[in-house]
Amino acid sequence: MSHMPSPLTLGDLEMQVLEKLWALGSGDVRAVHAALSGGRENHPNTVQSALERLHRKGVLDREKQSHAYIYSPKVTREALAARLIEETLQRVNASEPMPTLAAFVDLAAGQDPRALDELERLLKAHRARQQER
Amino acid sequence: MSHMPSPLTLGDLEMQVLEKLWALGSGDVRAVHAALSGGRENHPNTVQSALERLHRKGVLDREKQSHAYIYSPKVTREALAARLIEETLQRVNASEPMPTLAAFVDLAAGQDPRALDELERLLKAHRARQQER
DNA sequence: ACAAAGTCCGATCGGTTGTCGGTTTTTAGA
DNA sequence: TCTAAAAACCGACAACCGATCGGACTTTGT
Repeated sequence: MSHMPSPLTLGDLEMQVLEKLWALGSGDVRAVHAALSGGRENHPNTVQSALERLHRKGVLDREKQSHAYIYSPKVTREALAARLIEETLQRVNASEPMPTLAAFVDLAAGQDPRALDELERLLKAHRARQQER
Repeated sequence: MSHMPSPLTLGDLEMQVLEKLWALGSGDVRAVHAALSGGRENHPNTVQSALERLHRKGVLDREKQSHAYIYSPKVTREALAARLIEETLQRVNASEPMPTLAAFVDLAAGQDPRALDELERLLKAHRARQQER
């Protein structure tokens, strides 16, 4: 049996850093640390470690400019979420994802009834896009 | 801001144990260990630890019968998956979950085009159920 | 009552994330 | 150009969690 690609797991700080980079578009350690220090006081080096790990995990791109790396997200928020959801489904061995989606729809609808309408709208949009091809 | 309920994380062994309990319906350490030992050679105590952790995490029920605990799943596979997906969405801060769901639907549709039909069917079923109340 | 079997508790190991000290490189000013 | 300040990078360390198992305890059957 072959090994699964190791699941993408992100720590709390890593998520917050990614969050800031989604907001900024790109930035070096200094910029991210500054953006982060609104609600959190941590050492710049701590931020740098998170950036480097995110880069190793393939979530961030980086490019050396003069002496510093400029980091930028390699994935959108939605793409990351979709990937994580996919991994979750594989993890629980949901070979038929649809019953699970149905369960999720139940759950989502319980929190916000309009979610159903929204989802249906998206479904139709997707169909329309598919028709065009 | 109030604390989030700590996210439900399950290790590999824990997932395999839960898998077997979904298949068996219920069982004690011995039964689960026996079911597992098809593909894996574990110490029974290792299995017992996983069962106890799953119980602490609220995923398993247990009931003492004579001297041993009989464990049984407290959640269905679909319910667990839905909960994990919900936590994933919260984690990536998808304040608007729907674009994310759309991204996922795209992904699912890519693998199986009929998924869209199926999802739509489930949506209508959910609506009908909601009407009845 | 005793032996055998199996469960439960506690400790240990490995891996991952968050944290930061020390070194190296770059930049700016005299 | 030389020097000092500042910032980034590398490596080590601490805390936490899951997986693993040894030893004590409880129960069952003869």
